[in-house]
Amino acid sequence: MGRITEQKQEILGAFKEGYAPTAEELLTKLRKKNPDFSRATLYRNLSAFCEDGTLKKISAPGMTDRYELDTGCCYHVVCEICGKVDDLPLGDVIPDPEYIYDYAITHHELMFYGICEKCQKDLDM
Amino acid sequence: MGRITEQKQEILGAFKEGYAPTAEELLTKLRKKNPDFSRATLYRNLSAFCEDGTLKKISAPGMTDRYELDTGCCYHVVCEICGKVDDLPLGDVIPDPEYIYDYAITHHELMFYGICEKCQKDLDM
DNA sequence: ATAAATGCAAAGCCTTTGCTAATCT
DNA sequence: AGATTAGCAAAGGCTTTGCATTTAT
Repeated sequence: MGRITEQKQEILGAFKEGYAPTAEELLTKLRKKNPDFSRATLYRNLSAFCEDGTLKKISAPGMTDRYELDTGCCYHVVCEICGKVDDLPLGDVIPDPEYIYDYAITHHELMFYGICEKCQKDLDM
Repeated sequence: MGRITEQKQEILGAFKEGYAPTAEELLTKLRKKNPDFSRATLYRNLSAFCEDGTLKKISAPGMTDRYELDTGCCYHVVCEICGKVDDLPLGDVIPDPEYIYDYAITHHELMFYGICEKCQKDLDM
């Protein structure tokens, strides 16, 4: 995936601890070491890492997007107040739970991603 | 939920046909009848309708938020190219499908929403 | 050497907010 | 009349882009 730069290494390094951060949270962290760390560089690399499968972007209504190392896990719990996100191993996925870990669960959403018929046709042309 | 205005009725009316639209798609449609329909009014009412459970906001990485009448359904298929969204009745939910309706499925995500332990404690104070 | 990545600042997209005028009860 | 809602325009949050400079290979 292109050249290995100090910035890329620092970005990935910032994921080793802690919860799925927002871009701004990452930037704050990265600028403690390197005050000139560019916001553009961060966003460009986050996008690239998401494209190559290193990171995964997590979106939910009303919250800023968050990023996590892509472990392949597609089950998550998110706090609607602070935005904290935890991965959820398959074995922990039960329908209509009241609690997961320490989260008081309010609702859930299952989303399938794909390509609709019309867009499939458009791609073939 | 407050007064019934023409604008609110027009907004809900715009949902009777078609797929979960973005705010901008709705505005275009609403302005065909009423060219002065205000963007602010649209957004304020969309938020209010989401709060009172009339509408549901759908978010996914890389796409503008979309809105649909809240049928209580929490399973969806979304086209990663054009953003088209379909509800998915419970009976149609199968693990790792190749196709759903006419969508070629690429992946899926299950998200539980709740309140984490720390935020629960903060609320109690 | 040269292609790629960075930093900076400006632009962009989507959404919210402040304020005045209009509207419902 | 009084409170709510609409419209307008400006501001805001988050992300992307253009361009000159630096850096990895």
